[in-house]
Amino acid sequence: MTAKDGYILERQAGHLLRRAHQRHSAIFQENIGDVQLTPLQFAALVKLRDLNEVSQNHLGRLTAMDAATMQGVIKRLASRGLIERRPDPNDRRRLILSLSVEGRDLVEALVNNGSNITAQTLEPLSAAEQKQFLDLLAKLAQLSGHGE
Amino acid sequence: MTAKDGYILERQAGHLLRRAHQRHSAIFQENIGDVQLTPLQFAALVKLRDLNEVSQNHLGRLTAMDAATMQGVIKRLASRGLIERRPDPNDRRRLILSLSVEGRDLVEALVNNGSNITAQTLEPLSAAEQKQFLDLLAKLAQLSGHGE
DNA sequence: CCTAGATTATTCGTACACAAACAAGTTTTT
DNA sequence: AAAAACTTGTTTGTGTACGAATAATCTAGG
Repeated sequence: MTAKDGYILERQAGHLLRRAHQRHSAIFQENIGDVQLTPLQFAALVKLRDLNEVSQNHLGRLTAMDAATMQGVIKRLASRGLIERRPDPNDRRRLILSLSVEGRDLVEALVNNGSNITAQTLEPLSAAEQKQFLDLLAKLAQLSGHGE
Repeated sequence: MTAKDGYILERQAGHLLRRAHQRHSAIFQENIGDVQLTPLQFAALVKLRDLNEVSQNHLGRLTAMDAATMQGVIKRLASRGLIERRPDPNDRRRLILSLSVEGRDLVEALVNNGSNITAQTLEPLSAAEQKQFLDLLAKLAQLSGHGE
């Protein structure tokens, strides 16, 4: 209608990404289980399960958290006894992280919830659309190149 | 390969949404201009330009920020003189927000940057893919129903 | 009219998110 | 081996994000 229509908030990729992410976070929180776990905490636990042992910074790169954020996430997980930390004998700057027994049990118990959360997040789309969307989203997040 | 492949972080919608949003935020920050403005601050300014006057909570709903978040965003914008706040004479709970002259000038000067940011965010996709993606994303964010 | 219920804005507490600066340790260069 | 450059983890500071609690106000039902 007017010149204002040149920039419409609701059509900007950033705004839509933010809202979609918001909706996902709400779904995550409702469905992850009784244990209070945030998406980032769960991501860290899952990656640790896959790799057994990694340094803190390395885990941060794998889960797309910067060093400062990772520090807080790990501190909270460790204080709950889900993660163990020990110094790397080969590099005294490094902290080697691994799951505790409780942490491992928790991840195994919760991966199904994780899959449900993804399914619920994508539920507004048909099966074909879901595949399309995830492909495009991966391109947009630029995860095509460096396998992370 | 192993049972671990049942849940792969990199294939979860939430993780991809988070990373895409991260990438967008970085693009935003680099391209919004010399003035330090965050995506939320810009969103609030743009909506205020479109509407002239709204209450704080209402603006929050339009930009998808909860009341507590909105409060902080508005406080920072007001302290920079970009927004004016006055009580609503018809409802003494409400704060009516509007752009100051500087705020209005700033928005007009920056909307082009906003469009560039969206373009750059979508740049990994072809034109057809961009349209597809935005349609699917809008569905996913569930903005189809209530025109927000 | 008047009380029960809703709405508005604020505050508090927890958890990302990331830039910047730092100390300690490691690697690379010369 | 000493200097320069980089990496790891921590801290600080600012800005989202949102649940929960609160005070002030408004609205609806009885």
